[in-house]
Amino acid sequence: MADVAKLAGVSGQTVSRVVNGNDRVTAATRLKVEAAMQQLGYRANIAARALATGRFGTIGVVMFNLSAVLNVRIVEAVVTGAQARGYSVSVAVVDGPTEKDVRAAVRGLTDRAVDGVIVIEARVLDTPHLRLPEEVPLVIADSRAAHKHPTFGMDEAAGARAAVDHLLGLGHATVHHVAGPAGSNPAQRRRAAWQRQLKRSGRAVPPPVAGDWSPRSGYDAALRLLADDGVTAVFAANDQMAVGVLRAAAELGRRVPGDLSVVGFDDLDFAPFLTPPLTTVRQDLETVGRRCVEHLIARIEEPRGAGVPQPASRFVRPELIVRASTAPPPAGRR
Amino acid sequence: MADVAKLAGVSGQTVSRVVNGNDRVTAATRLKVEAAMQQLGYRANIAARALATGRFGTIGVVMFNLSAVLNVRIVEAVVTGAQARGYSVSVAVVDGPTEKDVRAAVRGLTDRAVDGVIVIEARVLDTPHLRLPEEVPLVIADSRAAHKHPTFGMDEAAGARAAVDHLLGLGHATVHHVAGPAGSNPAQRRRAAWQRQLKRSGRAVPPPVAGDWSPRSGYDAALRLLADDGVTAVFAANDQMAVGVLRAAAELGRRVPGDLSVVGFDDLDFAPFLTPPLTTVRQDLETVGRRCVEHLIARIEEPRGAGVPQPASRFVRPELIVRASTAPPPAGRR
DNA sequence: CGGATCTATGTTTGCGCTAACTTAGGCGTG
DNA sequence: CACGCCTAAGTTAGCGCAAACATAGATCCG
Repeated sequence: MADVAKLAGVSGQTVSRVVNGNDRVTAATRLKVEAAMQQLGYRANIAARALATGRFGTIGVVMFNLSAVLNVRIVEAVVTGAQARGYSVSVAVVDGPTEKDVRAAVRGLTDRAVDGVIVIEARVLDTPHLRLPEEVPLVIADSRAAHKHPTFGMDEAAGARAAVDHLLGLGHATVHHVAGPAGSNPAQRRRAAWQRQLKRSGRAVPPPVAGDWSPRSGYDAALRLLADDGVTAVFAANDQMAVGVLRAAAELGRRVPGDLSVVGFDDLDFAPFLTPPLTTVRQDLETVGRRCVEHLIARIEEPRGAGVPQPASRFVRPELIVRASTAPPPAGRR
Repeated sequence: MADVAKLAGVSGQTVSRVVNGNDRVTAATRLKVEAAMQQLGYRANIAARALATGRFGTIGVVMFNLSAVLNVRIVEAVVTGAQARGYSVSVAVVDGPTEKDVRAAVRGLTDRAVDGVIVIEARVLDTPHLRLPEEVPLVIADSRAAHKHPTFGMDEAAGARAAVDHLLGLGHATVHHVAGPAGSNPAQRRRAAWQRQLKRSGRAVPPPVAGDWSPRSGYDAALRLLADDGVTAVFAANDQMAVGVLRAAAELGRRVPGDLSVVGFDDLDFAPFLTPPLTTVRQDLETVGRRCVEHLIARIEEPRGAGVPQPASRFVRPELIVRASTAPPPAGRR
């Protein structure tokens, strides 16, 4: 920077002003400085700036497991949004599902230099009400509001209700559920909503079978479920497990949707092209991610919290996409 | 840090030594300092450290599109590996496929404070031989070696050859190809290897139909392809498009594998549970990611390049997984 | 047992930048 | 025309840490 200043015949402070844009600098000086920067290939040292300002221009994302499609889509939206606002994104993956692990990850990130943190809380923690360091603004991407921190997510209960209502509306006596893993928040919520909706409709609540999100687990679960001839409708907690359910049905000679209706969750891109095309609940994770960053950056840049508009809604409504995998139950059943 | 030093009754430098581990400090002083740090809740300011040392403890990942399954798996391996070595990871997503865009992203990242960069080069660039800033070590995750920079990837040609050989071995006269988008490197390579292998085997090379990796595009491509009754074997450039192919076959009343054999690429987790289970080429992206980080970190910590062992192999061999979607052609055809 | 050698610690300095203050000149107003 | 006020620039002083050098005491050896 000193070199640039000398070459341009100005003080270092003026260079700094030019670099940071909007200060009061004459057009003429600005041009001189810019020419000098160009000529010398000057690039600001961000560590020095961070040291002087205490800001880093980076936001951190904490998550369990990057490869869950769900999470990635949020992360991608976060990265895109952050980049658009001039922030970079640091990603941390947490091992265990304890609050301690999450807290450590957040600390690691703040130690590391971030101005704010987004936690994608996909796992059920040992402590139900996550309490995290508050050195920097923090936003949680999750599907419930029971946090101390601002939270954005999907209204997964609404999605599960829509799935159940759709199947009951077709005339099925009840709906069986292939649940996600017990340790997963979305899984818990989808399961709870399924159960509540059945009860509310006065139907029997069959015991759910839990999988682990993988197609294989959906397959295994369905083999058990379909041992009972009376099962006519299955709601799988995600599309991947639904694939397994379809496969099991095929192997057992149950025709979908003739003998069995199947509903998934997520609307992954292959859902319309399965055999048969899958009725499922579409999730708009991009919006969730976008809202998280926007809110976070607003908080970062307006630390008092004033001027940070409350978003219209913290929970995005999913949408039921009806395809060929659902139909009325076979004649003779209800 | 000064406070810690005062409380522990030592100099700041000694605190620094304790924080950075391995220097020569008496066990007694170390304990005193650690107690003081604990008591004061001291946490090093990473910006100051970076300013003093010129190192950041961060590596950057540049990619087109985070949501491609392929890339995510690499990124996840990179993040995990980096974390294990005490580095954090900054992610940048590039818009366009020009070398300029990539270079800008790398610059942005290095401006931003990274000690090294991994570029996941999934797109075909305008300039075939990527030339990037060399301010920091840089590793490319790609499937060819034609770079100025160290490169790790899959031997995708071997995968495509295996797919073709498998189908020809079953007795198919030739193999049709649903290719990935022209702008994609892996797509190009899979297509080229498919074509070469057919030629080498003295078979006709039917014109490939290009998709865009999505199940929908595979479906569309297959509809066109299967208009010709003579098509008995299709090699799709990824599993998602293979899903679309299976769907199209079902709609057209072609039985798989009775009338038509289908091979995919990637072995995504749903592949064994499609109807029928999909023969495909398994990719070990985790190993690719791991090798990238390991090599990069070695370079970062040993800048002279000495002592950085050349990896056993820069290209991981994929594996053909044979499942029920492939069989000999219907009787009467070849 | 004295000098060389080592070890644990302290001191000084500067990494590159920006916040906060200061200065110098230009302008308008009464 | 004198005064204050505004604007564009310069000056000063750290931000918190680690590298490099300095020092004092301990250890070793012939």
